Amino acid sequence: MLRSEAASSQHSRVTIAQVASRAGVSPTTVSHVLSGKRAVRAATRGTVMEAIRELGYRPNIVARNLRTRRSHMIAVVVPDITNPFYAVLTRGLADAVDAAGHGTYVCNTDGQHDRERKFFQDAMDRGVDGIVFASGETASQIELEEVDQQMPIVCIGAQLDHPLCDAVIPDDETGSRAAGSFLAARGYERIAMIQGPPHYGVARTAGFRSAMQVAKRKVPAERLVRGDWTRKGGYQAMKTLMALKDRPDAVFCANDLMAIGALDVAHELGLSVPEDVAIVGFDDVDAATIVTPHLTTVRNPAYEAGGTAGDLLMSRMSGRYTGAGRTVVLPCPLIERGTV
Amino acid sequence: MLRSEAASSQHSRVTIAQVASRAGVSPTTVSHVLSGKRAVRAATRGTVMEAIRELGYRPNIVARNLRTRRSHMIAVVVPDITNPFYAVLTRGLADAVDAAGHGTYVCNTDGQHDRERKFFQDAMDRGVDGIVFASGETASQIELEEVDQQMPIVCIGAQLDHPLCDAVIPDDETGSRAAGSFLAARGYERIAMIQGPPHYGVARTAGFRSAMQVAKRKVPAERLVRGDWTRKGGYQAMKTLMALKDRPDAVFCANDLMAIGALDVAHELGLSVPEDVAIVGFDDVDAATIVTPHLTTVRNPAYEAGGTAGDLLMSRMSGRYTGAGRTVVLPCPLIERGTV
DNA sequence: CCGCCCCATCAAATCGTTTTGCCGCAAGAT
DNA sequence: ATCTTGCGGCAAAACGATTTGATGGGGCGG
Repeated sequence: MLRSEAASSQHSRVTIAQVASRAGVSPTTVSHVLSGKRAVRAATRGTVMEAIRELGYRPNIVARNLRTRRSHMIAVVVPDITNPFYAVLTRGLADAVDAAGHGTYVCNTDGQHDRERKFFQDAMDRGVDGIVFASGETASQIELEEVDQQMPIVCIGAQLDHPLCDAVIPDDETGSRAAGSFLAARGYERIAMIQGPPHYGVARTAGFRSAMQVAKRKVPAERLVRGDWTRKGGYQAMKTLMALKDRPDAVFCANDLMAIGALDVAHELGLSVPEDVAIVGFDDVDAATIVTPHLTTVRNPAYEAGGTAGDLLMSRMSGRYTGAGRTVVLPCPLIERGTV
Repeated sequence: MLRSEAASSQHSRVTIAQVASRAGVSPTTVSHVLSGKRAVRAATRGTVMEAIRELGYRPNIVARNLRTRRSHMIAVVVPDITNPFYAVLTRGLADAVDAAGHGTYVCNTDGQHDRERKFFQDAMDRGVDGIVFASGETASQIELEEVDQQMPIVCIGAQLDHPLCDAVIPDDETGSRAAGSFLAARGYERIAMIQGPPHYGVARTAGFRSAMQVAKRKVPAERLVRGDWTRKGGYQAMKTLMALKDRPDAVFCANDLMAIGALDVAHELGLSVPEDVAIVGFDDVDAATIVTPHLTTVRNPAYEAGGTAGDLLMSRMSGRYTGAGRTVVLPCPLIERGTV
């Protein structure tokens, strides 16, 4: 195999200069053959390609990045890749940008502001071409430094105060409203909600409240409890709700994990779902169809969000779009299954 | 804020030369202040730090990488980040190497050999410091080029024929044997298995067979069926098994997703688990505790695998270890829950 | 035959660091 | 007084590509 012959003669990596000397041309010409930026005679191109093959030349991307100031790498900053929502989002992004030759650099922040900051800086210092920032709603709290103004950024799930920052936001409010209306339409009377932590998921709460108002359902304060997005948090919140003297007959949960926790409580108390109590979640994670009965929920389009984020990013990176920050909102359709 | 003052005076990024001139020293000195590789007088260091702060200097990592030939970035090549197992693995890796300042570059191959190849090349060209390759068992089929010999690689779940390649392999065989023995010890007689696709998961099958042999359980060919790792695949395989004239009373599934599919069938047929049929999975994904009853399964230590992969990698990257390929095998303990 | 232009190619500068060899200078040893 | 020693700092050469202005030669029109 030619490859190994070359490797044995040459320990470290082959450079463009070696290719050039082998082909009897200048490095410039080799570069032009590779990039196609200037015309090269067919015969010359042939010789160069031959040399490239023989030596097994591969361009050093780091050197290229330094010169061109593009890395063909984009960073995705998420709270936790282990969370299926962000995993799917990341995949959607990766698929969208892969075709254009962009790789993805992922950072887990665990939602901590200092880590968000750190990774933002890290990504910029590494010369990524763009950043998608999906750290939930904490986004608005990040203060971007002046130097960042150049960098294409798209923010998922929230707006970022930055002139060149695009946003893709799942329409939580409409989705939640649909969930609420649906419960009301099905005749449930004492509808409760397990919200996210304070200051989080406000759109989901807002949608729910608006639906309740339209449907003329009173929602006393004790029917609005909070969880921390986890299954356990949902479990505890549901316990509180089920202990109410005027027990709710339906519960809308701000995410699926908490809904699953709520379901745990129902099973534990021997309540049948949806007869004794209906449950609706939000996100439509895989687990939603694993629980019994399957969870009725609002779909959070993670894959699409990642994909559109990639598209927005690329339109800026290519210079195709240079205007002000765009916002694309993605619908969150209600998925009817077995828990209502 | 000092930062914005600097930015307004200077549109593009601040370089080390600018810092040097502002501090009245040479770039060399600034570099030494930053790296600590040579002594710098305290007073000088102070001036330099001051200049750095004032200008908001951040080193250009791309340039640094070019010079030092280290990127502090490691690539992780997985079939699909959306698969919780790989997501957790990736997180374990990221956590392990983050402290040392290494970022992670992730590639989804969907198990396709050409994509594995492509990303391997891509990662090397990008100058990553190491690669962890977790593309299941297809690994052995990758032929590494000569030039790759320098690159630290650790392979998860399989051995790779490469002198410097370490491996971390979950002990599938022992885990599966434990699962099989457990079923036999509980008195199940007609024990079946839903295997992975041909040539995949052979260790899991082997462990199961060995347990059956020890326990003196015959397993006729029709009790060994195959699935494609998915829930749906498990569903179909289970259908076949349950249609057998001599219906199995226990099923060991080569992974949790298929076990969940098997559980679907049991519910559908009105069979109660574990009374009518016992089910054991493999992997211990989150979903295992979401199904009812909770799935008895063998834990596949994804997070630990990622973590040790990171450690192995770093020991080589730092030059602390330079010997032949190591193999660390991780135990896969049986987790008793509700399905047996 | 001259001038012009275009095509293909090259030399050299550049990207922003790190690293190496060298050089003053002051302090301590002889 | 001279000889080491070491400290603190600088200039310049990498690292491996891309990009730009220059150049030589051939074809073509006048």
